[in-house]
Amino acid sequence: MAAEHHQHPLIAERIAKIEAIRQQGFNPYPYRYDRTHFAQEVVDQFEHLSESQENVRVCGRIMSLRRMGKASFCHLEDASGRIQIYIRRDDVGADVYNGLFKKLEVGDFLGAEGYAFTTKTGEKSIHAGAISVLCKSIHPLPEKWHGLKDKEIRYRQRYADLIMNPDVRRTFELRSRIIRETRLFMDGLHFLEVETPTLQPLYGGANARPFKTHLNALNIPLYLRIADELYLKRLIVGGFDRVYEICKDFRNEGMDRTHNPEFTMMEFYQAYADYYDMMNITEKLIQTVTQNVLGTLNITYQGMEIDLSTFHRAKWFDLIQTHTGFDTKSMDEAQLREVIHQLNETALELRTQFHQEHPNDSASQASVPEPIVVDDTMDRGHLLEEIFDVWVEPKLVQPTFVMDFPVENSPLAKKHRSDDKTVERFELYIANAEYANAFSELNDPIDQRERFEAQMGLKARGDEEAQVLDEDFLTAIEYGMPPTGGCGIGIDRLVMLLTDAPSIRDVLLFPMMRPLKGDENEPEAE
RNA sequence: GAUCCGCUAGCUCAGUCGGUAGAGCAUCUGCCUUUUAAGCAGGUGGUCCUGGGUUCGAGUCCCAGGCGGAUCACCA
Repeated sequence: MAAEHHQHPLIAERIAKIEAIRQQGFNPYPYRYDRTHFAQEVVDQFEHLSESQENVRVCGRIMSLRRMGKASFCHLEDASGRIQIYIRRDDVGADVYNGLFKKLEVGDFLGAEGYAFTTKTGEKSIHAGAISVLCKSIHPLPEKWHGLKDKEIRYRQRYADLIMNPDVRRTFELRSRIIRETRLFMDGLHFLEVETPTLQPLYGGANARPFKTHLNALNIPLYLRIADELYLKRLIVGGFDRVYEICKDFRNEGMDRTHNPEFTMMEFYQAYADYYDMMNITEKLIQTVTQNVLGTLNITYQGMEIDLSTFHRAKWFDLIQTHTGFDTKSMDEAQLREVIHQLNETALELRTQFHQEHPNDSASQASVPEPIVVDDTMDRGHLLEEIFDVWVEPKLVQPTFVMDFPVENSPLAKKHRSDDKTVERFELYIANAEYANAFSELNDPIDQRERFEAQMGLKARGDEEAQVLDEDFLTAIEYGMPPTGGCGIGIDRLVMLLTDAPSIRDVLLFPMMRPLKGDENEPEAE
């Protein structure tokens, strides 16, 4: 790689300039610079600064450069913004102007000292009396006008993306604020922030395939956590009444616009609370964070107008009935397969009709239902889930708590207090996507053991995402866990919603990318 | 995993019917002391993603592969 760099003429040219700068007695990589003002501060305090004519010292990366013989303009960019610098040979000295400044270019770091003034064209600027190089860049930046557009380079070389695209910086500043506001909110409710293991001898708390690794010291296999749920509930057993954790979870599954192998979740658990309490906290949390970060509860996500001031509540089976006409609550597996058969015929009719009416549009984009593909490994819970995903989820644009899930796929949730076909669980849907998942936590140790055993049955039937029985967790529950409400919120999804980002990659600084060929340091492939 | 689209100079992009690989910016040389996509004149720069095939001749057509994006499936 290094050899290639030296070969490239643009790089070689810049390395030669470094040598020239050194020969003139300047250090192209000095140690520090005393800054008095950020670029934006100079602009904000311009009236005062130009009045007083006091010296200001700014520093940053040269983002534009216009030379006119013995005088030049450039823009310096720092974390706050940009300021234009005016540099004349007769002000900084011929040695500096010819021996140093003429060897600098866009991408280099510069310190400039001078007084505030306004140019003929009215731009607030600094008239430099002295300049110094702070870092010589040898890799050319992308073009000033069109910038860096190639998505692959933007994700792989996020530093270049951040330099060239100010919106990207703003997105990640917002991400930071969203997480900070989330912590402030939880702390305000007297939740204790805790840390639980990332490396776990058994994975649990969600339906997902894990990453497997190995601990040499104990010679045992370990898994990267897929959720913190089971550890946080152990802490409720231990007597912490309110705990939360914001951390990375890892799931060894498909990658797409909404899934990265590692992602950030917040989970929180409150003793003596149920899923209604979790709904209230979740609603208030999202509203508070949104209001504090964006200053409004009316947002636009990918063209959808969303009003976060009202969160609707609807029961899972009621939504199915509303959108399909079928009352599926009491149906068994065979009946559900028949329902799906009928729905698929309806879906095909709808799609045919849609294509006749809109010959140029894509049916899936207009959320016309797809036919559902079923297979033998699917049990009643899976079949119901399919119906929901295809027929209901695309309709859920405004914030909606979907309540009371079928019992099969919620092995950690308590049965509904007045309906034994459902569990006390909700998911929050906004803009057709899921943002939170919560239950009244199951604390009956006998029931919990049976649910785990049912999951092990699913695993035997071929469901790789079924949960595994955690004996130590059962022991904890046997000691007694008070009634508890628990909730998980996908932080990346929330950031996507509030920054109007179409892909999870746009809210992760370094999203997972396939290594380039010849670029990997090849740890042995398995 | 499936389907579709993309990959040409450091960056952003053209490239017709298969016939000598182009532009702007950047870079280099010269001029230019209030410019702002500064300007003027001249120059350098290419594994056309990779490997096969068809052809007198392939950036262009065919096959296989790589990487990315979008959509679908599964999950959050």
